[in-house]
Amino acid sequence: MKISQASEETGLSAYTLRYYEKLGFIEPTKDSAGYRNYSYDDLELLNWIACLKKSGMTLDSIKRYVQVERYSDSAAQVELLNMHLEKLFQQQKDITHYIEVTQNKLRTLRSNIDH
Amino acid sequence: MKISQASEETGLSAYTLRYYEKLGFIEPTKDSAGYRNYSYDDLELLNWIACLKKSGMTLDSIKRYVQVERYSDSAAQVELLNMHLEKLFQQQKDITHYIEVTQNKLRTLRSNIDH
DNA sequence: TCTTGCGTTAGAGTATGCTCGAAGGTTTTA
DNA sequence: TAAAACCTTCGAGCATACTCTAACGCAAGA
Repeated sequence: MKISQASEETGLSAYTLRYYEKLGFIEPTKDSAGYRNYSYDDLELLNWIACLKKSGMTLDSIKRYVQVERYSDSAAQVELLNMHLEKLFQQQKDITHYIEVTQNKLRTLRSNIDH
Repeated sequence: MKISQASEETGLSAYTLRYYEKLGFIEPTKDSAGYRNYSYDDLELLNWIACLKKSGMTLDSIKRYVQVERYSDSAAQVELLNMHLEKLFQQQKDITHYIEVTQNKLRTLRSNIDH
């Protein structure tokens, strides 16, 4: 599929798709006119990258991940994903804490308004 | 207290403290030599800002928050904090989802390695 | 066929949030 | 008292992650 449809399917802009290609994340084939052709594998990888991205992984780390995936180094993949998982658990803990702090702040404010 | 101590207490660099001042978040007094003097109120606000920051609030949103705090507009503060709380709950949900996705990916990888 | 629209590239520009360098004044400490 | 340590300002520089512009080629519909 062409870039505009790939953009729609992944929620990433066409600019971003080309940018990610420049970073080496994907290598869509090109048709005779030079137009990019995205495969379903490309889409799957892009969606996974978007997921890693949204959960706070930097493009630099994603690059490392994509590289080990390309070399089919499953052990290295597992290691990177475990590290990522650790970070996600930490984030979960942090957010729970921030929710508590915010709720406390809100309680204090509300009692100031009420009295 | 002087900037280096304020930096240590808040975990924000002296550069960042001056930057936040430029953005209007704080206005420490200056001594006869022109040195900044941070009060405990300043520190409290900075720690709260750091908390908002770490939970994903942009400096622009923090600015709005600081402004309504300065005008002692408690109702507006409550509204902003409620919006922030909503975002935190959404983040919590998202992260839980990302953890599941990552764990699935890990399971698939592990079974590839084992068999 | 011609217009409209989508695609291409290279490179520049933008937004956010710091981070640093230079040149100088002040304070502390040996 | 002199050197080291710390402070000041202003503006420039940097890292990340896009986002857009210009100038062009190709494609599909009226």
